[in-house]
Formats: sequence, C-alpha cells, structure tokens
Amino acid sequence: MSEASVATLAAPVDSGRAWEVVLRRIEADLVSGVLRPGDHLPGERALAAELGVGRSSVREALRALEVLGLIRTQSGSGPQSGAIIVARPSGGMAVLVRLQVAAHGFAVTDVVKTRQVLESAVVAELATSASPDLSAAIELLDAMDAPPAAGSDAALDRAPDAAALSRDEFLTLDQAFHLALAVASGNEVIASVMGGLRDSVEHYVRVGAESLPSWAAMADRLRAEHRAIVAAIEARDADLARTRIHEHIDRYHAETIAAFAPIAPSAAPPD
Amino acid sequence: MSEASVATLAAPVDSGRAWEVVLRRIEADLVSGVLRPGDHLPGERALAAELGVGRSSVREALRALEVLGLIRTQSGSGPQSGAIIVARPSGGMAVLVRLQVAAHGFAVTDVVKTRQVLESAVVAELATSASPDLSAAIELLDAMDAPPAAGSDAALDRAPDAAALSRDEFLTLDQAFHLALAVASGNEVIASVMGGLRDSVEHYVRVGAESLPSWAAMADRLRAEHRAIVAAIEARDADLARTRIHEHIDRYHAETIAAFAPIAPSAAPPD
DNA sequence: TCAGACCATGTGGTCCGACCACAGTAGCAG
DNA sequence: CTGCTACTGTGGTCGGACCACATGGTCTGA
Repeated sequence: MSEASVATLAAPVDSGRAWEVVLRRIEADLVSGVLRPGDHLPGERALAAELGVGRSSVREALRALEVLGLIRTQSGSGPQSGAIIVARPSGGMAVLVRLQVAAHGFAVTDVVKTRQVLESAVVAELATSASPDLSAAIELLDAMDAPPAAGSDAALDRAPDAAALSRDEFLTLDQAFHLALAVASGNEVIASVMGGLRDSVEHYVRVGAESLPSWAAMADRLRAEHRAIVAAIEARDADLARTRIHEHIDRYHAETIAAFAPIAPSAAPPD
Repeated sequence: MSEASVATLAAPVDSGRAWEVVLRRIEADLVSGVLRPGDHLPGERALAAELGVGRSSVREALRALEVLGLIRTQSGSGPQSGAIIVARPSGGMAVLVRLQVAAHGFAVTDVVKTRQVLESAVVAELATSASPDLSAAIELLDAMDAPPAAGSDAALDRAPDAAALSRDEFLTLDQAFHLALAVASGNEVIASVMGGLRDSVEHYVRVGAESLPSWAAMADRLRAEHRAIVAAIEARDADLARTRIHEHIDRYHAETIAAFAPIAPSAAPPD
C-alpha cells in the first residue's frame, strides 16, 4: 500500500481535484482520530508521495486548511515546524464572515443586528448560568479603566498622558471584552461568529470613531455600559443584561458608523 | 505594463506570504466594489503577473477562497469558465464548521445552540414584523405535505404509499424552510450563517435519520411543528414562536445526532 | 574540557516550465 | 448554409529547482 507512485494504482476513486483528495484524507484522519489537535501532519513531500499527488496539490489543500483555521504552518525545523493541527479554533470563521460580508456587501445594519442577537443570547446565557466565569472579561474592563499610573507593568512604556488609552487600544480591548463574554458562555461557535462579525465592521467603527466630537466621553459611556452589563449578569437578571447589551451595541454603532453616514467607499487612500 | 516582474515596483509592502498578498488584494477589490458577485477574476497567469508572484501562490489564494465558498472555478473557455465570485453564500461555512467539529474544535451542541439562538431571533422578528411574507416558507411546507404517490423516482426502495418523500427530499425541504424564514426576516447575514450551520451538521443529521425507529413518525411531527411555528408567527406571538422553534430544533437533534453519538454536555464538564 | 563557530539536514515558501483536459470559437470544407 | 476540425485560452496538475529558516550535531580553538 506504500506503492503510491502511480495514481492509477492507489486511487480507485479519483473524485475530482487532487487537492480535494488530500483534504478528504485529512478530514478522514481527523474524524477517525488518527489526527488530533496538536499533532503534526506529515511533511508536504511525504504527503504528496503517500497520496500520489503533486506537492502543489498538497499545498493547496494545506492552504485551505490554514485559512479555515485548522492548521498552523511553520518553516524551519524542530518541534514547532511543519503543519500542526490547531487546537483552538480561531480566525477561520472571522475570515469567512469578513470576506462574505465584503463580497456580498451585506448591510452593516444586518451585521449589527446579528451581533445583537448573538450577544444578547450570550449575556442571557451567562446570567442564567450557575457560576459564570467573568474574570477574563472583568480583567479587560479593568484594563480599559486603567490609568497608566496604576502600576501595571503593562503600562510601563506608555506615556502617562491624560488620555489613558488610544482609540485603537480601547477598541481592541472592547472587542476582546465582547469576545470574552462569548467565550465565557462556553459556546465557541458563537464566539467565532461574533468575532468575524465584529471584524467585518471594524473598519467602519474605527473610521467612525475618528470623527466623534468627543472620544473621551464616548469611552466613558462605553466603560459604564460594560460595567452595567456585567452587573446585570452578576445580578442574574437575564432580561436586563439582554436589554443593556442590545442598547450598548445600538448606541455604539449609531454614533460611529452613522456618524459618517454613507458607507460609500470614499476611497481616498492615504497612500 | 506586462513587465512587472519585480515586486519592488508594485508591492511596497510585502507582508509575509505571497498568497496572502493575493488574498488581500482580492479582499480589497471586494470591499472597494471593484469585484462584485458574478464577476470574473483575472486569469491565474494574469493575476500572478500583475501582483508579481508565482502562479502557484495565486492558486493557493484561489483555493482558499474556493473552500471559503467565495469563488467557483471552472476549466475550459467561455463565460462560465475561470474563477467567478459566487453569488450565493453557501458551503464555506458548512465546510469550516464540519472540519472544526471533526478536529474537536467545535462541539455539535454548540452548533445546535447557535442555530437555536439565531432561529429564535428570526421567528421573533417575523412575529413582531408588520407584514411578514411567509409565502415562500408556506409553499415549502405544502411541498413537504405533498403526497406525490408516484413520480418520485427517488423513492426506490421506500414504501411508495405511506412515505411521500424520501428522507433526503424531506430534509432538503426542511433546510429550505428554515432558510426561508431567515430570508423573510430580511437579515441576509443571519440567513447566511444559519444556512452554513445547518449544512455543517447535515451529515450528522442524515446519518442519524437512518437509525430512527420510525422516520414517518418523525416526519409527521416535524411537519406539525413547522405549521405550529408559522401559526405562532401569524398570531404575532413572538414568545410562543421562540419557544416552539427552540424545542423544534432541540428535539430534532436530540433524536438524530444524540441517537448515535454521545455528546458530552458542553456547559457541564464532569468534575 | 568546554564554548563557540560551523555545516548538514529537513521544513515550508516560492517560482518556473511543462503538460493535460476541457470548452468554446473561428475557420475551413462540404 | 451546415458540419466538422483545429485553434485558443482556461484551470488542473506535476516535477524540479531554489530560497529562508530553524534545529542539531560536529568540528575547531581556547
């Protein structure tokens, strides 16, 4: 069975493209348990020889798996090199959603509405959960509050000016907070989809944030709303948590995206 | 213009792998509106020359886009050949989730839960909508009822009298019904995500359906539940609609997926 | 003996050239 | 005008070649 030099010998079922053969094989190994998260895939050359296809085809399949977030590749040698089955799903869904939004020009309002639906469910789930672990989310909130003089070693290199965090830093933490809630709810699927949706409108959010009359005021309100959401969860008030995060997202996008109204590609690339 | 062999001319920023450059470029064209659904991408050779990368790298990027369900490729010549931006967002999400499930990245229960969240929101939205257009969904329900005592060549070894539709036919219509509800709610993003999630567990559903003691009974119950959901929407009872579709999905998967695969409760790890 | 430089090895990343199968299309022959 | 054929362009595949990189062993000098 190691004789795989000629396709006619080892491939009774061709089933279309060569890279699909590779993909199918890897999926089969995944399902059967031969391959597990953390395992190394055989080298590209070995895989090609084993399956009787060219290395190019193997690479195309590997590329597909990589964008799906299933594997991670690394050049060089050593235990970290090669293609490794990724344990935690991350990124793939985000890329997918972002590209589909880009391709279909899905209305931003629909994306926002979907976020509301998902995040409402997340906080409601957390509020009705026995002992939700909000520590990660709360840590992020603390980081968003943190004045640079707080002694946190993470703020060592940051200039201790009046504005504690830049817009980008704040928005990154904000994104992480929302994601942390989803993760805390234990549903990786929702977390992944949420991440993708957020990514897909990220550009609009950041541009919109630039044109706010007062970013500091906005940040303050967001901080307060975040705390209120967590408080509602901790108070086991699912309905209140739903309402608060719904309005939180509503206002957030109303004041950023709507700020520069038409989504029209204003182009104007700086360079 | 054809001599763009040197990357320094057209690529001031290298940004890692060559195929990522291609991916980024296509995404940018998608976002900016240069590329729209239905459009043809430039040929692989042309794209390679334009971006100053090898054709292999272009192909890897195209492969990524293809598994993501963003493009469709076709050999030969003519208007249908080449890489075309796909109009309907279908397949990509299904592949992603299926593989992640296979790699133990996603729990099937999480996929099901996410469906419940999204579909509950959909029916609630429809129930509170002024004049929801359920005609498409109802047509599908009628088709599921339809007893085409003959003609259905798919019912080869099935009892031709009692079982009107084969399992596959029924499940296809079922999928279409759920999707029709999402489309009727007007949120394409939710519809797209829902479709992908449903597709991704389709395999498990079909296998599970094989082992049911009585498919006819199951089909009857599903039909009744579908009608009940529509009735709740038409009665403008959002809460009832939510409850009904939630339980509908619950039972559906409880009797199929759980039938052959003991799924560990995600929220309650044994400890 | 030990530390550092050095090279052999194996990995993915990339490019290139070649060939194939396929599907239209233009052109020719009838 | 009709029908067939050859051409053209597309993606699909393959094999080889080279690169950059990281590791691990070996060699050399102090």
